[in-house]
Amino acid sequence: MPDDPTAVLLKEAGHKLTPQRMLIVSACRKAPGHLSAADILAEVRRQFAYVDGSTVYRTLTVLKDLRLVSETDIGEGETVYEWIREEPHHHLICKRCGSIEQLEHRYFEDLGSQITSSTGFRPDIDHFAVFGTCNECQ
Amino acid sequence: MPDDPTAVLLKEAGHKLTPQRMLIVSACRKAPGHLSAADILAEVRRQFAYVDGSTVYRTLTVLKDLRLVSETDIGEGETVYEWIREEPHHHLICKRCGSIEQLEHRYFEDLGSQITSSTGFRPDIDHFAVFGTCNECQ
DNA sequence: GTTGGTGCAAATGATTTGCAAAAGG
DNA sequence: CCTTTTGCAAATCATTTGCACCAAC
Repeated sequence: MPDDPTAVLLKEAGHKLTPQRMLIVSACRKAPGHLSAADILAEVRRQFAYVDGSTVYRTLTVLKDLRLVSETDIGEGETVYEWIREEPHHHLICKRCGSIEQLEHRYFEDLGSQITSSTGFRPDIDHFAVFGTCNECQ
Repeated sequence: MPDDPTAVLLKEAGHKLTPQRMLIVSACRKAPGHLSAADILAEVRRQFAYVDGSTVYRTLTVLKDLRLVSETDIGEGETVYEWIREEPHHHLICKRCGSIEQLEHRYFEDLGSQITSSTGFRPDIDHFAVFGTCNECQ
């Protein structure tokens, strides 16, 4: 990885490029959707069995600060992480069957600007978890 | 409390009216906003010192099922409960200073129907926690 | 009497932290 | 070298659970 933009960002922020860190980055990056900390750990360990869970959490903190990954609480004590790509999107989580579908950003576009213009609050309309009941479960 | 509508609801659902339960109900009811489980426990204990935390959690589960209280995760491991009143409302939580302001329901009104009509998913647009940065902290 | 509810103590489970050793720059 | 990062083990902390006893109804 000669000039991986993620590696550059980490370096610029004064972080070191350790193998553990790069494995965690690549686990997040290659996943199509969310991963829990445990998922990430399992994936990383497939390559390198001695990585510790605390390292995953510490690295996720760094990546969140750099806005490279998002963190979402999807209920049931599940916190979930996702590599941030071009288009933000949101999640519809069925409380009955647990299924998760994605929702395009456009539904939330107006909301953010309306809130800011009338309250001054600047919301992170980035990665919402919306609970409810899916089509099949109704 | 001769015919407290809450007591009636509990009975109809096949629950018993214990003093602990009624104290928990009234703690939630009298609070102007959210309470954590610990807040509720503290308030209840001011009247009756031997109530256990597990009773609070068990009762909150019952009240949630009856849709008498809402449960919101406001981050940092804080889960917060609130008596459901007439008008639903939402919360703007500042990630910097931790302040919480309320947001009227109208901002979310369209969102729910738009999501349902295009995806079939029926969201609980009831009690949202919106993170971001408040006016002062920007 | 039954059934559900309670307190207590112990278990859980995700996340965090202290510390000494190891490694990146 | 100097500082950050790591692994390990132990600590947190909110929430849950098993169980014997009590209390509503």
